[in-house]
Amino acid sequence: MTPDITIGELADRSGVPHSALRFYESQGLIHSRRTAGNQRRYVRATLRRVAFIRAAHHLGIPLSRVGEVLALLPSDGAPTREFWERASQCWSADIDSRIDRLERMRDRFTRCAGCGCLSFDGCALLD
Amino acid sequence: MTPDITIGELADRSGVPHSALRFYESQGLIHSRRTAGNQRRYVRATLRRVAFIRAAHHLGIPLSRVGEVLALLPSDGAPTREFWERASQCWSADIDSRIDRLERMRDRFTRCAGCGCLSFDGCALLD
DNA sequence: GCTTGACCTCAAGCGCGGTTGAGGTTCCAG
DNA sequence: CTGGAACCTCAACCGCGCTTGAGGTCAAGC
Repeated sequence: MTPDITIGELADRSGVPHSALRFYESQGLIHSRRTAGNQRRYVRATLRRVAFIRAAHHLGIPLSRVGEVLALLPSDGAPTREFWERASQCWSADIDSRIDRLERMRDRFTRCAGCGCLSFDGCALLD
Repeated sequence: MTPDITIGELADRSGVPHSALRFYESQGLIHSRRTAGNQRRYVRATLRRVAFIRAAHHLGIPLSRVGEVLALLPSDGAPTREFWERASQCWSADIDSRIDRLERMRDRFTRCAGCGCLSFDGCALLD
């Protein structure tokens, strides 16, 4: 059995500061057991959870939504293939729509730029 | 001469609440003259400024950066074609890079999802 | 045993982009 | 001339995703 890790080790290995880890825990995104002296100990699978959180957050997904998906995952179990697939499907759609929106906006913006159409009731930029 | 407009009219016509307009003014994004009774009056060109601010903000550009570009525009003048073009060029690049980043991340994410690679030092998701 | 660094809790603060509210003034229609 | 809507300022607050700090405890090496 690889031993549980401390918050310092989790911070070092994940690159996420202690404060953020405690914050994630307060939000229910990760979990820990406590030692007799009330210190946190994390199972190693937590490294993956944190990686997942950061990756998702990097994609612009709010922590609350990350939490919803993580709730499907047992706190100390390894992620299943199905879990990753489901999450990926879910967020791919999300990301795709954000990309689409950005592209549409960019196109409108460049189209509007030279034409003086930024009056109001007509400009597509302002839908 | 079309007369200057009040903050209420600006709010109605732009769809932006008074509070936000005053906030924009406090940040130097728009400007007003004052009546004898200290009420704001906006030149009509401000409608365009506000439209521009909202459009840019919708694209995810922080107000501070919007302000930088707006500083190139005389407070009460109509935007020139060159202005729009410069702004558009500047932000197109910005938006393009954000789209690229999103796409790269999505691809990595879907690639990672099934493979269990979310260890740490190797996973491309966490650069 | 003692020191030192890692850990604990709880509360406050930050940056962004505003909103809300109190308390007061101005403008315009009737 | 007056009533009510629209306006004014200033300060406090919101949600998000944390960070910082005060004040105290725990654990491991010498």
